[in-house]
Amino acid sequence: MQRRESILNTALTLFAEKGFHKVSMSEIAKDSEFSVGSLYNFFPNKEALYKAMILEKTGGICRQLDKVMRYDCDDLSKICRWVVRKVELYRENIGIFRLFFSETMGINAIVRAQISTILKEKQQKLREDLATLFASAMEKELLPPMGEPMVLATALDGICNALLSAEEESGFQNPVDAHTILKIFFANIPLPPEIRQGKASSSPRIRADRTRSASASSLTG
Amino acid sequence: MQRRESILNTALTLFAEKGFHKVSMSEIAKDSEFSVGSLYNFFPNKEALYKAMILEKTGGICRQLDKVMRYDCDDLSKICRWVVRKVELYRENIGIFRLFFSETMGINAIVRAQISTILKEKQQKLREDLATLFASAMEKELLPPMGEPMVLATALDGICNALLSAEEESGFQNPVDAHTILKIFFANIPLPPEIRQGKASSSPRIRADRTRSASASSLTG
Amino acid sequence: MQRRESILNTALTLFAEKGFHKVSMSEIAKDSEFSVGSLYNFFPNKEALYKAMILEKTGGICRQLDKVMRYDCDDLSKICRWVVRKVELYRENIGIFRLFFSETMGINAIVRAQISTILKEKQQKLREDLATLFASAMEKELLPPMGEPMVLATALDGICNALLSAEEESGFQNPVDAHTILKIFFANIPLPPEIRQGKASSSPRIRADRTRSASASSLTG
Amino acid sequence: MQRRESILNTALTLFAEKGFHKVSMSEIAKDSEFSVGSLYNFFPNKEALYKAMILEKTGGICRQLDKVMRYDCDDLSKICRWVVRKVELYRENIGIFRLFFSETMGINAIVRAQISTILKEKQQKLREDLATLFASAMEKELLPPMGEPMVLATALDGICNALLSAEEESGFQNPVDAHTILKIFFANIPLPPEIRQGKASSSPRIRADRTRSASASSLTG
DNA sequence: TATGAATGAGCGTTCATTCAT
DNA sequence: GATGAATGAACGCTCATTCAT
Repeated sequence: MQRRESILNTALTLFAEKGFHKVSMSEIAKDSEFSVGSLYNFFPNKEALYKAMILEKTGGICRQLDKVMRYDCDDLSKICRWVVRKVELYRENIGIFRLFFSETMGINAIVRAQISTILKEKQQKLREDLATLFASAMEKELLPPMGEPMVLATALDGICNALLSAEEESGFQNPVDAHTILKIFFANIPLPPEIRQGKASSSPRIRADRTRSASASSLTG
Repeated sequence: MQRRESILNTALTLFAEKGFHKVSMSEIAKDSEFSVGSLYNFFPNKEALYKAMILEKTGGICRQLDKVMRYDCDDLSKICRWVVRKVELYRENIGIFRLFFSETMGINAIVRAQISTILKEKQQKLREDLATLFASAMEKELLPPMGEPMVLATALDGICNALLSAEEESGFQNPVDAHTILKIFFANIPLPPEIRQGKASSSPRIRADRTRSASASSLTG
Repeated sequence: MQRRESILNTALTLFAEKGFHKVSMSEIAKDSEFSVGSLYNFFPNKEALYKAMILEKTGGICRQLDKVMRYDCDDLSKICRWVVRKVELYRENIGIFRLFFSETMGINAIVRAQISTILKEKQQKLREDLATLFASAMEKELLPPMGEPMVLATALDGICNALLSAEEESGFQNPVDAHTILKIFFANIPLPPEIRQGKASSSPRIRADRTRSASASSLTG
Repeated sequence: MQRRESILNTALTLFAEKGFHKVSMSEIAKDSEFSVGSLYNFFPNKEALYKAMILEKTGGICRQLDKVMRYDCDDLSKICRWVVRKVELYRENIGIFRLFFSETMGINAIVRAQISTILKEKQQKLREDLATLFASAMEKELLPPMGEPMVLATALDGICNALLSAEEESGFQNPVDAHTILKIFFANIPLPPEIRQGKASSSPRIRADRTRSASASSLTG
């Protein structure tokens, strides 16, 4: 339903701007051009609306990141592309990322709905996938033995989040990009050439890809 | 005043558990075994109470981390000790760290109060200090040129935060320790021996120390 | 809106009985058979409700008294009719008069609201209009030179207020009427015949009237 | 007890400035340089304090006005001196007069204490005394038959109150004095010479007085 | 006796939720 | 369905009153 989607978009904007408790249902109603009553036809209560919004919006992002796992390239490249994609997604979805951070890193803002738990599980799954890439890359000796895969995945994701969310306040000389992140994380480990040259985009550019299907490279959804 | 301190501790527990808006003054009063009125003898309003609590608690932590800057050792060692100390402080202050995260990473939970801004400035200052260590260490060639110092500081701090806050859910094989973090961050860059050997503590090694023994580093915390 | 009017009437009764600070919003809600929330749909806060009530109620009274100024009769008659009308209005609006007195004669019951100031200005205007009648009547020699017009107006209004508000407790032999007031105020100054004969009503005697009859003055009040 | 008197004076100042509900016990305590507890040693509660203050202060004023009744002069002179004295007392006690007005003319600001009733009785008594002067003066033909004595007394008192309390806002050309009031009230009735010449003071200046006793003329208490 | 910190009932106000239209 | 006025529980906060010291 488009109506539902429209409400969730309005809600995202407002919640990201002010936080759950400082946004009233009538405010969401007004901004989404529905009546208060209509909101309650779509969602049984305010927390359900918030939950639906945050789960659906983060769901989209997770699915995007998940696609990287199925790229047709080696595991180290996938790790790099994962970072590239994460940076892209952050830039396109700052609002939802801020909500995501406040739910996964901070306190449970909303007691009755266990949103934080669900979001932490999503994050956990994302990182587990990334960890399997690390495990596999180390096994295939694309990477030296760097440590426990889940720890590596968490650390890499943590660098991304820290650099991206600090960007605004910290006065970095250049905007944060995937290359910067990967150079720091992998120190003097040689990266795949397309990453090293700073030409990285999140979409795979592998010969086979082109011949196989055009749809596999369209990831902007 | 001990009464005041007692209120702040109760408030910390409650706020860390539920967040600002889900804790009522009468709840704080009940848990701290004061009356509502007494709370208002110590703090002019709820936000002031929250602000006092979060600023005093984070102030203590910042001061602890700040001490590392004045240790009598080389800059790379200071960076390592900084991480060691941060891990220790996190373990001793999980509640306040969670509040800190929700204020610095998420949306402003409290619109009127400038708490988030103040906390972001604190974090910024902490990271700037760490960045000066990176700058100095790279200049003295204790570290190879790794990138922009503030970016490095943010990344290292981000790894700490990510690993520490994920620890609970992520099922790491071992608890997160400074050594793990540093090994990941510095990859195959050689670290100071006491760090490399996993004997690291956050305590300073002062000059007199050298004459005594390297291993008997006084652990004054 | 009738609902609004109904709230204001309830509020008038309660405020006139107990004063601003001794009436709670929930009391007004209960007596007016609305919920507390509904009160806040009509008025942004308690003071706004009080202000709306007192300004609208006194506004009606002032407008009534103001009409006398435009009657088609000589200035001395207007002064007399003004008193007649004031007595009538007092009897119909004792509650609002009591609130009016407590705001204009006493201390400001409500510090934040500028209600007292507004009411004092209303009273001032009313008396200034009456003063112009005195000035004009003395100039036209309908009245001997009795003194400063504004002083006379204030004195006459003061007699009205004192006699009317004391009536209940003072055990006067007869209820206070305009004739009594005017006889005292104007002592042995001859008054217009319809006043002197105690047939006075507040209604204007318009030109057409004269051709019909002096006694059959149309009582449109 | 001087302590008690000091508290009442502070209370008068504060209550006259802000009204009963906007003055807190701790404010009275601070301004009177007592502790809150001490206030409760003198008065069982806030209303009792207010009641004691207003009754004692108005009591003093009433006693002053009452003395005029026993002056050694004719009844018309007494009426005139009464007005003279009232004007003097108003000027010396504006604060208490404002409270007096708000209690006698307006709504009962304080529900539990029946202060208004008591004050109205005081006012009633004052006016009854004045009424006896009118009755007597008319009987002795010092005054023409002007009307019911209590009505006359109320009217004269009402003129005093209205002119005095309006003085501040109304921009009269001259400050209100007894002579102005009496000239208005008695219109072209001849007044005693010392009043007519504007030399009036509240103290009696009658030959017999001087010879009888000095104390009868000292009314400044 | 004097103190003033502590108390907690009660207020003004908000806003998620309902339901008559 | 769609609406938005109406509801009332629950909050932050005040301050008259108490009582341990």
